[in-house]
Amino acid sequence: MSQNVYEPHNHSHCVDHAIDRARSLCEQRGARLTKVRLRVLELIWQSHKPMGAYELLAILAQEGFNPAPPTVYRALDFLLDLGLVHRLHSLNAFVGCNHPEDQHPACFFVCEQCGKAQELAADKLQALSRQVEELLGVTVNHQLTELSGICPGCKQKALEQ
Amino acid sequence: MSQNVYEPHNHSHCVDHAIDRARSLCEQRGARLTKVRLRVLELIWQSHKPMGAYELLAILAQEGFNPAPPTVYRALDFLLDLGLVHRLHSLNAFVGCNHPEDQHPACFFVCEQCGKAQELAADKLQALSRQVEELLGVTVNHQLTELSGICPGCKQKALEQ
DNA sequence: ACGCCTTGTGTTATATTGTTGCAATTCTAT
DNA sequence: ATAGAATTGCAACAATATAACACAAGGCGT
Repeated sequence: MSQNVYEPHNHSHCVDHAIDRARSLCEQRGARLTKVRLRVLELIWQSHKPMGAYELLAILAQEGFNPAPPTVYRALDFLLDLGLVHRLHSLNAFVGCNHPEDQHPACFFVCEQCGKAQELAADKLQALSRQVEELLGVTVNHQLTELSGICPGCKQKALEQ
Repeated sequence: MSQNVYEPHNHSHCVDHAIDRARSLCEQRGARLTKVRLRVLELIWQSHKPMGAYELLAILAQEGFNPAPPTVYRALDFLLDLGLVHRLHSLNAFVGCNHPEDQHPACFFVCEQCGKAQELAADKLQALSRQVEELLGVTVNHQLTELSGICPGCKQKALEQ
C-alpha cells in the first residue's frame, strides 16, 4: 500500500504523481493521452472517492467539453486498458490506480459512509489466481476484490454524535 | 469447494439441496419463503450461470406471475439477506450459494465464455478481512472477490475449432 | 371467527448506468 | 499534401435499478 487515504495527506501530490505516471506510461505504450482522457483522469484523482461516469459527464459538460455518455465511457475504457484506473463494480464507479506500471489483481476497501476507496496491495491475492487455476484447471484473466465497511474517521464521527 | 461446476454432475441434486437448505434456513430465521421468492431461487439454481434480474423477470412473466422489476428485486434482496444467493456485480447477476448457513466472504470464478460461475471457499480470504482491518483500522462488513477467465471446457472447445 | 397489524406484492412511473452505429474530425506517417 | 487510422460528436436506445403508493395476504391476540 503506497499510502493510506484515510490519513491526512497532501493530496495534490497524489494527483501530480498520477498524471506524471500516466504521461510516461502513455508515451511508453505509444498511446495518446488526449484532452478528454487527461481531464477524466484528473477528475477521478481529485478525490479518493470513486466517481461515476455520469458524475464525470456532468463536470465535463460544465467545462465546455460538450460530451455525451460515449465520450466518457471511451475515455474510461482507455484508462482502464492502461491500468490507470480501476472500476469498482459494486459502486459502478471508477478510481485512480497507484501503480499502473505492473499488472496486479485489484483489491479495494471502500468506506460505506464517506465513500473513500483505499487500494490494497495484498500479496496473498497474487497467489489466489494461481491457486484457482490449479484447483479448477482454468485460466484467470481478471481478479477484483472489493471490501466495504467503515473507515476510522467515520467511526470517530459516529461516536461524537 | 463443495463441487466443481465445470465437471459433469447431477444438477438436480444441486437444486434439491439448495431448496432444502433454503426452507430450513427460513424456518430457522422465521422468514417466509413465499411463492415468488421460492420460484426466483429455483430459477437461479436451474443453471450455474448467474442470472440477471430482467432475465428472471421474463421467465416469471411467462409463468403468470405478472411481475414488475420491483417484484424480482425484492425477492432477490430477500434471498441476498439470507445469504441464499450472491450478487456478482461485474455481471449484474445473481447466483446460488452453496453454504448459506455460515457467513463467508464470497469468491467466484466466472468463465468469460460459457458464463458458468464456481464459488470458491478460499480460506485465505477469511484472513484478508482481518488483515485489512488491522492495517487500516477499519471495520469490514462485506467482501467479494470476482475472478474471470476461461474454464477447462471452453479451452477444449477453442482447441477443437 | 373477527379485526388489527405487519409483511409482502402489484402497479406506474422514473432514475441511473451503459451501448450501438454512423458521421465528422483530428492526428500521424508517408 | 494526403491516405489511413485513431479519436470524438452525436442521436438514439438498451439494460439495470429504484421510488412511491395502493392493495392483498398472513399471523395474532381477543
